[in-house]
Amino acid sequence: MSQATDPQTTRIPHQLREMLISGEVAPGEKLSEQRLAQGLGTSRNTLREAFRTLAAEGLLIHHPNRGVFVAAPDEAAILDIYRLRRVVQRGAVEAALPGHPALKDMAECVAGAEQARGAGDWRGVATQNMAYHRAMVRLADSPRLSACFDSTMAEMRLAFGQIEDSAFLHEPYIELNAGLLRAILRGNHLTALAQLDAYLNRSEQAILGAFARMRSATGSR
Amino acid sequence: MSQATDPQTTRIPHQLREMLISGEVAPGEKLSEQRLAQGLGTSRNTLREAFRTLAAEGLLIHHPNRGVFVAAPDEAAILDIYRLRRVVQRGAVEAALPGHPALKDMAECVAGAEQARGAGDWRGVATQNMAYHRAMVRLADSPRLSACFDSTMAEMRLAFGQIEDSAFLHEPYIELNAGLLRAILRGNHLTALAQLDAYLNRSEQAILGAFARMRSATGSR
DNA sequence: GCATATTTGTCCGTATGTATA
DNA sequence: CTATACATACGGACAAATATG
Repeated sequence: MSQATDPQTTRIPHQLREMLISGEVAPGEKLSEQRLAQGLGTSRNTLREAFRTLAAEGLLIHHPNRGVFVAAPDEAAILDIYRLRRVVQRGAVEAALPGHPALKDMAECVAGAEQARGAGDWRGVATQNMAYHRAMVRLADSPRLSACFDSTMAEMRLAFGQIEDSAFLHEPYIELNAGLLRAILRGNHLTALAQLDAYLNRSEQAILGAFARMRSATGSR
Repeated sequence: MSQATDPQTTRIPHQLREMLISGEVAPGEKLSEQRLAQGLGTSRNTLREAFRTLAAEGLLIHHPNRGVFVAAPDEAAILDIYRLRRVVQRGAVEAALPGHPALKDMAECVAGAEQARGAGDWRGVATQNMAYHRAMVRLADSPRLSACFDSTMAEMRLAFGQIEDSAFLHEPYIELNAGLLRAILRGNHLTALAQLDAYLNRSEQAILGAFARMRSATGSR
């Protein structure tokens, strides 16, 4: 039963968020109030409230008098997101304390990613990778910092939604993540920070490259 | 008419935000939909949309079926906010580049704070102090990081709203801020980081102390 | 514990303004 | 430029939940 009695006021935003991060609606797509409200079985007013929540999280863009659109992060957004990641994740690694529960979560994500790789499930690898880094930020023990990072990573998903999730985009990071975790567990912060930097640089470069290829293929704009 | 064409969709949240950070409504206070909508000259539906925006920013707390309340940060929130500040502001200082426009903004805030002190305007000192630190984060050149930090600082204002703004709570930081800025301008990152740490520790301690005194005076809860 | 009053949650109808074909 | 579609904004209505006595 869990939250079957949950008011739509909280259920609809949640449902919408799932649609966004699962890629059920495409980045850049316009969301019609009338149609979506009908599809979700709710009223336009309730849906508009949900729109405001998601817009404040950066997942939707609100153009006054024109409607709301699914956010479509561009190259500038990617650069910005990685600037934020460098600051936040570096801080998390430096704050890491032995025995922190998030370390176990990270280990499980590494295992989960390896298993998904074995099954050829690259989408699953990407999901585990996201979860790994969110767990890393939890090392800082700050709900607000985690909330900020989580919504940033949700935006990253929208970026991935615009490029095809091929293997090369995720495969190399499984081992990098594992090595980074080992360094943290050993308490070797210097090595961990170096590995984190290497990860962020490679990951950023790979995404920007995929973007550039996409642009040249489908045309600018 | 300036912004008479501004839709309420953007005007009402803005107006509400001003009411919150100016202390026009007290932290913890319940906001009645009916009364507030009438007071703002808008409808309940439009106001509810604004509530969602502010709630996503952390300034309002939404209790389903009970209403929305002005956020009232407690000691745990203060600890969390300072954990976030240590991570974010440290990252900003490390990213600081010579000639960055935010450095000029910081200098203006220091001057403004000194002027406000001369006028005995401690509220003004607090405002300049907030602006100084927000400018510092802009050194990182990340709109998303700045947005995260800005909403965190808005929450800080609500915390200040619960304790009296006496001089000792702001006066010592004018000189600390000035010294920190000088260290950054000299490019002496090590000193700057040490000064930042000193500032954050003293500031956190002062606020927690004020909270403890308030609790013992008015009783817990 | 119960009955009542208040408030939130949810939806509809509609009038108006804005953008786009 | 006209026309159409859609977002904006409002007020009213009722159900559901909560607070009050």
